[in-house]
Amino acid sequence: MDKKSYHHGELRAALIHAALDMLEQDGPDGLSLRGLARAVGVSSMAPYHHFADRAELLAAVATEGFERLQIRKQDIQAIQPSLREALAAGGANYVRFILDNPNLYRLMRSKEFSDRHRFSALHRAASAPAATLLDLMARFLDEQSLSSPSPIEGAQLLWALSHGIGTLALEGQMRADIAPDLAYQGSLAMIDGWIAGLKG
Amino acid sequence: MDKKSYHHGELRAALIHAALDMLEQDGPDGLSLRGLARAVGVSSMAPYHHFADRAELLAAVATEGFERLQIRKQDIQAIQPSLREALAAGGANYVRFILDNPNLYRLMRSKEFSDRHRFSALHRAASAPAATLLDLMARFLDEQSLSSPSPIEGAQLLWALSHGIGTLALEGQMRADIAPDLAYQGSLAMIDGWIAGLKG
DNA sequence: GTCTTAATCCTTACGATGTAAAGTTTGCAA
DNA sequence: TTGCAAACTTTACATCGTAAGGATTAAGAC
Repeated sequence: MDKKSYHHGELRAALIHAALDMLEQDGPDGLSLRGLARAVGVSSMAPYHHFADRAELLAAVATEGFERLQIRKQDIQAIQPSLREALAAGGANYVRFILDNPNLYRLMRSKEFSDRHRFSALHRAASAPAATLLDLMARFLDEQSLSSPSPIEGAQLLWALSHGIGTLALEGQMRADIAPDLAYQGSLAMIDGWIAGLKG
Repeated sequence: MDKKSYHHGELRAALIHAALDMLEQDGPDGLSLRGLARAVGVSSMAPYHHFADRAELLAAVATEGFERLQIRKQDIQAIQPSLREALAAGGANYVRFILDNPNLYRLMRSKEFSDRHRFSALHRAASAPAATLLDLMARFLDEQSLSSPSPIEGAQLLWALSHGIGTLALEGQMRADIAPDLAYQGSLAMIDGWIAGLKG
């Protein structure tokens, strides 16, 4: 932690931390490698000893984001009384996460990390929340003896709904204060549509 | 159209056109003012006589995108047998538009145009598809005598669902080939959830 | 304790970008 | 014809990502 030493010692972590701060403060365009280095008090080229390039640093930040999301997801889900409500609450929570971390979420879903080989740590972190949702969905469908939708389809639909609400709210296309509730209600409507639809 | 003249004559339109091409070809990061100027055969600073800055040019491109979307929306919607199916078909069509114009859609929804004063033309163009959907939704709710959800809420939910499916498909989180159908099925599920839910 | 080595960090340099400032060319109106 | 405004160019600067090579230091071997 002594700031005077030639070797920073915690540069990698410090950069990720500074990036998280700078991301939500100045937006994604305000985030530059040079700016980060400046903020941490290190030369422009120092970050390159910990990250091959800008994308790799951003991927590390995004990975951190997925880990935070997963923690929140698990915390919330455990409390719900029923699987139906757990699914809807998961959606609302997802929207809340998006609204709490606008630029981080945008980064997490950025297309520039699509290379699964290069950013394997990111993709591993990203798959955890997806797997949690898929599991919950499968248990719900089983409980309700529904043969349609498939677990994957159902999970994708609920996910897409919350993702859509969250990102639209982020862009000011939707009132942010009611967005989580909208996700809750919308999820319930879709779930009830599945329950009702198949009876006939 | 004579390329040698000092005055291009159609620079503004030519830039927007070139930007649309370059956008889907090289991605949003490959799109630079200088690159555009080069492609059109004009100096780096020429674009600044038609657009105050980069954002203004991009806003014009995005506006063009909303106009194209609106045209497609109207074409599709007229054919549907019922309001219920028109809503679902609208969702599938929206997803198809996203998949057909990935980078254009990303641009259209880019946060950098949130200033409603500066980009009023954009916001006007963007509100047309939204109004069309809202109208359809209101007619449907009226037809079904549903007091909940409200037209706005219902429209936002269907919109968010398709937006979510489309953007997730864009990012490779979802199979693009079945995404439009997923939007169709998901929309129907939600709609049926509204119809069924309120009866009880 | 000294030497070696590898990790960490710095300096310098290049090409690309957005855009500010000021000059040049051209079409059009008086 | 003259004059002016619009369209376009040239030049210049700050900032960015990053390539190449040099300086500093921590850690282990002897």
